[in-house]
Amino acid sequence: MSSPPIPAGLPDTDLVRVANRLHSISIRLLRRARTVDRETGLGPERLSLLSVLVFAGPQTMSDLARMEMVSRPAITRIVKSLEASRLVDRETDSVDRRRVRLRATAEGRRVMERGRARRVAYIAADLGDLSKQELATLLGATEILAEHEGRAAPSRRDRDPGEA
Amino acid sequence: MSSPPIPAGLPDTDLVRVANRLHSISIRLLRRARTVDRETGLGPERLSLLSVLVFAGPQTMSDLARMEMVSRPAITRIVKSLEASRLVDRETDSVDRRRVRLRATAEGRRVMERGRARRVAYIAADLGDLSKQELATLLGATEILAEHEGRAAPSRRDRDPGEA
DNA sequence: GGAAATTAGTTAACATGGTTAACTGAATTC
DNA sequence: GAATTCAGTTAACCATGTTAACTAATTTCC
Repeated sequence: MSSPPIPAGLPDTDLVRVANRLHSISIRLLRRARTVDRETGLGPERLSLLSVLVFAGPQTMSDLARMEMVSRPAITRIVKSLEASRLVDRETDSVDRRRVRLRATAEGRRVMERGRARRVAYIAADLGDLSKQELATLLGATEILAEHEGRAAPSRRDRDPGEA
Repeated sequence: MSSPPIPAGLPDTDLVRVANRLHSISIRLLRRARTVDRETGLGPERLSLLSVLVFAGPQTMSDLARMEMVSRPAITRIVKSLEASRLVDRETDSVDRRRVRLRATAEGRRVMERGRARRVAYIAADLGDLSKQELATLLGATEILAEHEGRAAPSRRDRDPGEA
């Protein structure tokens, strides 16, 4: 009842109902969770790029551009600022010296993981009043979704940054 | 298994596990769903503001600033551009003439709802290969979450834009 | 009743992140 | 080995965010 109606033009099936609710729930969940990101001192773009490097491992500039769905010049700039903060470092590929490999530094990993911990703690606190049974249902559901991510859309696999 | 590990420092309870998975799932879900927004011709900030006006009804500039968690000058500008596109219109409050009441126009509502329909259809397609039983579990879980949104954090109620 | 303070919104000046186009240097093609 | 392709950067520009200073309307309060 707290979710918006099924959009006009879509059939009122269980599948669409689930999609509609997941969409709405995700938006609100993240909107709230984001509020604790301030403490990282980083801004969404840098945090996102840092997450990619932590979760998906070292990447080239072009890789990052694809994963973040922005242009390469945009990546150049954001990487530059993360390097200045010593959260990311670069290493030129020894084989193809055009390529640059970016990695999260230990400090970068720490900043990112702390930020993620804050978010997850925030969400957990928010869900703290759910009953044991409701929680069990959610555990099963998130298991299904996480598993679905893993197997779904293999064409997406190679470019999906993980989470970021 | 497809979700990142529980962040360091948090207990490995069902509650935290659910929070962790929901976080990760939401990020990836929206990241993908967002790709179809291009067709609205609008950009995330305008779309978000339009959503607020559609879901939460007419609002003042200051309301919008709070809901969108940006400054009032930022709202001034974005509203200006939505007005130029005839997706939003304003009406000065007859009682307090400092106040401006913004509303989505019929066209604004249409643009927003079409965009939302595209997103939900995209997500539904993505979940299309789930079994009947998995879907039933998800239906229950999203019911719980949607219901939880409705009752949770009453202190948040007055400023929560709905979804946006 | 009117001066002072508060409130809503706008304007201005600036920072940051996005874009495309043009460039540099390295690798590949032929 | 000249021409092409490819990875990344630089430059010029646009959109969106910020804070500070302003205008105008309302409220406070003596």
